[in-house]
Amino acid sequence: MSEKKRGNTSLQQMMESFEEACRSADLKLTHQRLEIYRELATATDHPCAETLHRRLLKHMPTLSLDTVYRTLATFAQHHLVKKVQTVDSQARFEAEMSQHHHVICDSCKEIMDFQWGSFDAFSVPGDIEQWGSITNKNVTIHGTCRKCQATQQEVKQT
Amino acid sequence: MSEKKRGNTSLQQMMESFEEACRSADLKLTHQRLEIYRELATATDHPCAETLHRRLLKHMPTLSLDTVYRTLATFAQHHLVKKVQTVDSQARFEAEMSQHHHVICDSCKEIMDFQWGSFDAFSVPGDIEQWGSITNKNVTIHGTCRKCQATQQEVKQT
DNA sequence: CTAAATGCAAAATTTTTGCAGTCCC
DNA sequence: GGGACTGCAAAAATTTTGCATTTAG
Repeated sequence: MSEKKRGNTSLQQMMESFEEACRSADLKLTHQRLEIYRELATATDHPCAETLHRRLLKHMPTLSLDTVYRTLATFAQHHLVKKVQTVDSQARFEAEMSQHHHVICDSCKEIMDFQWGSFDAFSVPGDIEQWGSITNKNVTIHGTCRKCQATQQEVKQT
Repeated sequence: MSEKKRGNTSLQQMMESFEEACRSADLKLTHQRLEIYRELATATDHPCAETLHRRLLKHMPTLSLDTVYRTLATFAQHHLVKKVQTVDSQARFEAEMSQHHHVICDSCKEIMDFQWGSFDAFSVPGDIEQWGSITNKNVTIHGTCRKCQATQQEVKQT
């Protein structure tokens, strides 16, 4: 559990394909873009733009928040990162582009990835196939994580 | 197709159980609350707060936008309406509380409800059951609806 | 060298809040 | 009548934009 969890893909591999993708999309490989991408690829908590900015400021004191926003938007357009669907007002992001799903703790707002191959293999209802062309289907599970269950238990006992 | 699509539940039934729910939650049945709820219950397009406000202004010229926001937040807290997960910055809402899923057209942003009983009956992966307690699981399908496919086709031909 | 990207500041958008007056129960 | 709710206005929070300067290719 001490190692960074990144599926089968190492950070180095991600950086390499990121750089490759930027080159073929004619996106310049700036210091900011590399660092923003690296930070997001390293994160496992689906951070929002502000969180990323705060983290990056430690090593890049002049990085501006609007560059983070602009850069994430550019990345998302080019399918280098994904905006995560949430019910909260702040947008959150992830660098993991392979098919996966999310569990969200409604208490602490933590978002965790998970795989669900048997769902992925499932075909959608017939009327949906009529609707148009489908690019992806994803599951979001809502609930309360163990940690928060424990905390809420404590509160009750007070 | 000319009739309002509201599953098996008629608007009147929805209004009745809404009023009932407000009473038991000690929420006062104000004119604004009733109208906001009715407007949302009637809508099939998962409107955002501003859209609802714009529609309601026609018959309630003094209704303020902040009341719409406050009211929707209150309703959501009491599980009378649901905030819909989207990747866009504006929150969207629905009054339909029964288990269902969403197809979203990435082009026109239309959100459509659909049922998927066989998915609902599916049990989640084992590691997720370990994660905590689950309150619900929902599918979001992304793609392009027929209408937008047709439009994009036209554009190509120009 | 040149177009694209960045930082700064300012604006736009979306949502929330304080407070005085109004209305439901 | 009293506390909850609303409208107004103002603020907060989040995201976007214009422009001068810098940088990658």
